[in-house]
Amino acid sequence: MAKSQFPNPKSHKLRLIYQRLYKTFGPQHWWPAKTPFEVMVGAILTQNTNWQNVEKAIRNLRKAELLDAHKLYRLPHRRLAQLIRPSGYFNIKARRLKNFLKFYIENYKANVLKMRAQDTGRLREELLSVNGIGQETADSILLYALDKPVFVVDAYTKRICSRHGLLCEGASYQDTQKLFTQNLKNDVQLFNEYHALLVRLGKDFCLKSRPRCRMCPLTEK
DNA sequence: GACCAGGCACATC
DNA sequence: GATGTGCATGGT
Repeated sequence: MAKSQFPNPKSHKLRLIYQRLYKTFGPQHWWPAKTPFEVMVGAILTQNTNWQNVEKAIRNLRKAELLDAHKLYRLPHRRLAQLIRPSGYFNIKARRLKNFLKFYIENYKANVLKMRAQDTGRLREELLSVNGIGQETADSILLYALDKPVFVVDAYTKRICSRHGLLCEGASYQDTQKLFTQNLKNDVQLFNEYHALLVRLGKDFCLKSRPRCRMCPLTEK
């Protein structure tokens, strides 16, 4: 079938949103971490938690010179939980971190390059099989630590998309992810910036309590 | 003092 | 498959 001469409306709208967000906020320089390993640790610690609290936990780990897969894996649970305490849910996150570290060490010798060389789809499945790593955490690791072209969906993304008529309310993770991957160029840098900008918009404009803020750069004036 | 934040697993129906 | 609940800190 011949391609339509008219642009796909969803693709068009997604591109407009991106342009407006980028013009308003500029580049976000994500992920805010020094190394890919730090991204992976941060991706687990930030689950349902304010990033500022995660930064405190990561600072504790860095100060103790423990931002290393083997060192962290050997650390007793209580000590690890104590160090990551500011990030909240510290007992559960200490366990999740250990689960991930075991996987990372046993399957990839704690080597980012080995992990990056793995097929993206297969690696995603592997990550999802680790207890404590769900879709958002897996995708954050794939995109921000390993430069894989995977779109990260979070609560802000779903909220913004439903508020702007791109998805119905209650759309699944897969539906939301597909919206972006099927309507945008498969580009790591674009996916990186787009997700970061959506988070920035969500944070700055309190989307939970104010569905249509007049100041929001996406609100039609 | 209440509400919220860059989720996830598990139990129950 | 859908829904409810526990996990916890720190900022506003």
